[in-house]
Amino acid sequence: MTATTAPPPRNDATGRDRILHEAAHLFLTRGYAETSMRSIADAAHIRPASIYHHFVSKDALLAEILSIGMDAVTAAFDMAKTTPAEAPRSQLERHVAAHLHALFANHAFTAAHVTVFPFAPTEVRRAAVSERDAYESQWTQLLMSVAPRLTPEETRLVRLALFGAMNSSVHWFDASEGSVDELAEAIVNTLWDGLGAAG
Amino acid sequence: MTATTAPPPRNDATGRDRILHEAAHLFLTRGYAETSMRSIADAAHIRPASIYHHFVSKDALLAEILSIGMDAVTAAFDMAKTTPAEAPRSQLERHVAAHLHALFANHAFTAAHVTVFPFAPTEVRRAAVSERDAYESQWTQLLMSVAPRLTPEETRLVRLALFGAMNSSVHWFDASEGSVDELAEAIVNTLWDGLGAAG
DNA sequence: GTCTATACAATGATAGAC
DNA sequence: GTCTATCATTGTATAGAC
Repeated sequence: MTATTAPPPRNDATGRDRILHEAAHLFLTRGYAETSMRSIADAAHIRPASIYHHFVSKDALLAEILSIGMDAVTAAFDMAKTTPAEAPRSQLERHVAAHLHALFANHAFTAAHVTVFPFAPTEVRRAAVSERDAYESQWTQLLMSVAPRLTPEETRLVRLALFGAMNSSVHWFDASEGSVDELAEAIVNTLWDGLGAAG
Repeated sequence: MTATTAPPPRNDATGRDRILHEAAHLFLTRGYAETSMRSIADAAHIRPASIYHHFVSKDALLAEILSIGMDAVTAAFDMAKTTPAEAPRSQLERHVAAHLHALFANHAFTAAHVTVFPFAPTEVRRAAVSERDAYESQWTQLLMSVAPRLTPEETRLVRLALFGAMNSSVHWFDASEGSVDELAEAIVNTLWDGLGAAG
């Protein structure tokens, strides 16, 4: 419900921010239902009851985490916007890189949209969809701009497949080992040139 | 632990098969921890205690569901194998179509690998990884064959991105409305020719 | 704003009759 | 092979002291 536009808190924060951070981390690694308020309290070094001073319920905690995650990728998309004169491929790569950077810079908050969102309580999911729809709409417009020959149905499919490819990286890409820019470049290379292109 | 190679049971099955089917459906739609043994029993029209005659634990239920799902996609991959003389693009499309058909023909069992696997209890996850690794290895070989110019690292990335694109379809593709073959064709078109290709 | 203590429901699983 | 009955545990959340 309460949308926080501020960037996610650091690891050593205390109080409310610390709770948000630890909860996001646990939701991501163990799942929402699998994570108890007790375990969140343990991670934040407080008692379970103290959480309820900051959040009215476990659902409210998840709702805010999802909101923070969407704010992060939306802000990254807006910052990546440039002049329409830029080459289509360059525009695409810039936004793919922005999405991936936001994904890993705020990992627990953004990746929650990939893994825990599908199983979030109905009410929480519904509260998050409007923000998600807005972000998807931005991507639809971008793809229409850089690949105008696609039909609306093809554009939708490319967007969904691209999201699937980008977001699945939360399962297998280690941002502390590899370069996010190289990942973005590799994805766009394949998406733009295709596998059939002669090397 | 107990790997069942038989195809997933039908909806009107009774006893053990019915339990498997209903559990898979509930795990997929509501998540593993979110699904109680009582709700599975309700869906199968039996009492919770009766489940334990067929499965030693909730974890064992999930382990077998994941095993059935992997058997389905592995069998589909093997059936899609043809002569190496076939055109690379055709080989790729055949296997993408096989994967997607298996994905939706045994939806609850295969999609569980996409959504519930990441949050499965550690022991269950570990039991499933060897089957998953074997399947991924088959795809690596296929991609090396159809796109030999890729480096090993690029091959790995293409495989992961392709899996992400294909498997994310469980979230947005309705097999009862669209054609799986058309979906496969569209994915391979983009992957092979690329967005930059002139229309 | 954090604590102790606890209410109260729901969970996975078992025992033993039929 | 399914049932009734139940146990021990864990879950979210609240009350009220400090």
